[in-house]
Amino acid sequence: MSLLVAKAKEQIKSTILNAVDKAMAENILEKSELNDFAIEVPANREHGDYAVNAAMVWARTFKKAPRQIAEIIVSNCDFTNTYIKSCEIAGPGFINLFLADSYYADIVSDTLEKGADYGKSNYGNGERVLVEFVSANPTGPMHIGNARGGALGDCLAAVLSACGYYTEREFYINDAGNQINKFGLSLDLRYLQLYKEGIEMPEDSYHGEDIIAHAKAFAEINGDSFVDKSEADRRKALVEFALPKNIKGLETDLGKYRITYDTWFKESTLHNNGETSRIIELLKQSGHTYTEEDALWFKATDFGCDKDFVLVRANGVPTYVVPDIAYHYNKLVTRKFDKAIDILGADHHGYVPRLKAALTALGVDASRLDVVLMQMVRLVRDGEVIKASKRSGKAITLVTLLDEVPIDAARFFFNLREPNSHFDFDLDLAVNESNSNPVYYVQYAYARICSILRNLEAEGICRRTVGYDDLKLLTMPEERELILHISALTDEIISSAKAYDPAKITHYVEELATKFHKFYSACRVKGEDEKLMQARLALCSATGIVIKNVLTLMKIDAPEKM
RNA sequence: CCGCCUGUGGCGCAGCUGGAUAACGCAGCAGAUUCCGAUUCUGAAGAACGGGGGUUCGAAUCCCUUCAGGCGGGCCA
Repeated sequence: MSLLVAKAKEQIKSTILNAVDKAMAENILEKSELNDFAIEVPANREHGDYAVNAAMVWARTFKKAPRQIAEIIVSNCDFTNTYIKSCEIAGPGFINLFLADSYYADIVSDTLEKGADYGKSNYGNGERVLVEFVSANPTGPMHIGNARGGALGDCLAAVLSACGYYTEREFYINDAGNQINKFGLSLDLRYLQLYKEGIEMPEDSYHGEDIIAHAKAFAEINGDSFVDKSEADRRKALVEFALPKNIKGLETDLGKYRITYDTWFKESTLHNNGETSRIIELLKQSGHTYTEEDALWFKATDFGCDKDFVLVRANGVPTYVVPDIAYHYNKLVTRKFDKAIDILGADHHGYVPRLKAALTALGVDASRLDVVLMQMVRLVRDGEVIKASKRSGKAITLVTLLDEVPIDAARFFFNLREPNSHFDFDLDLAVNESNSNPVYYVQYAYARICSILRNLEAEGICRRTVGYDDLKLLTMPEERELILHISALTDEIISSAKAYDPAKITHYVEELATKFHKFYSACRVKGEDEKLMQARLALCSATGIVIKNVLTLMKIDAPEKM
């Protein structure tokens, strides 16, 4: 937590508690066990910098009217050596507190001092977290949902790092199982089509252009030499040819999106080193499996699920859940991450309880797995939803999106809403380089700050140093609003991390830009009294630091000119 | 049928560990720049928070119910 905010709140809390203790000691109030109360920032700034609801919370305890209790508390308060300047009782019994000028001055000087580190904290205490996101099928191009997952997962990982978690990013490559078989089949047929007539693509094969391109590229190298080989050999060769290209492509495309992973984890490694079969054995040993109609079932109903599910099919092939269980076991047990976070499409929500049930059966605390479910994205152009058909292979891909929309805008837009809300991505707005685009609004505020500092520095006016006492001159409402917002950054990042919701810091930085613009139009910098001018310049610098820190966290450019 | 998610002014949304006149953007109306970047700011208008019930001194926030929409409930992934 931000030291200064925490310090102020701590002072408020102990001041109130001391006052009520004193009143109880003097028998003005009956001696009682006290519930916790809240210290919050009032929506309306006329209600002070912080408001305390203690008198209302304790109304029942003391069997007195809230305002009466508030009177007693206030008359016993001692503000000596605290940031608290004054207080008043208001409304139904709130105690509103006003903080001293030194509090505001401390915030500004603290921000300037910490610079690029301002906003960081050690809330996570080094806990090891693995964030897995995108994990798109390597059998084809990434779609628009992957674009959201990418921006979300990457920013979430950054937010976690910023508040003291040890974080790694991971991409899980489904390079085994059914979809790879389907991939092989599709490549095979496209390859054979080059040399034979009358070969149809079945309904459930991949119809995309990329498959045709792979087949052609393969044919350019190998000619028809594979036509007469066995189907199995041909498919194997085709997959071994195309899959690495696809994986490389995923890496390149995500790289353009400014996403880099610590690990690209291949599903096949779980099969090759026997982890999947070991998981099946462990699950059998747990006593929560049974055989029915030649299939091996997991008794998920033992763990509160409404249905059991199949682990190994009657034909002896494990279902997709087995490698998934093995994979998560690997994350939490083998690699000893304290926490695994998966970013998944909401269509996977039904599967989460099953996975957790299996982990529980394996003796793993399932609460160490957190799944962030993300609702689908629709693309909107000219107010119309763009329908993407998977069948024709014409779904809007991440690459086409990024061709059209600046990376900054894409990353910002996908973090504009909480993950679990349906989201329409407005292509026109994202491309719009004007006031209506929130990314530009924030970037403009930063560029404006840089411009002021740059110009006034050139004129020899801005010296980038300010006396501490001068900072106490920042008393205009717009200045105070801005400073208080700056003070909230650290907590905002923590709260974003707790909620697994990077959209909170997107909103934060938008609001910061607003408050800066308001300050800017209400308060002149240039031409003011020397001390005040330096103080305001310092406030500009501090604001710039915060905007830059947030944008950097989101891997969005903070332009000094635009 | 069951489960998860969503429902706030014309549109898009914030608030949702309960608190004082429900915040903001867009569209729209009226204004502001001799001076630090107008991609900005100010003002007016516009919603009792899907409906109903409950808990509470106090509910957009918690509980129940109901309606509407999205997604799930495969020996598909």
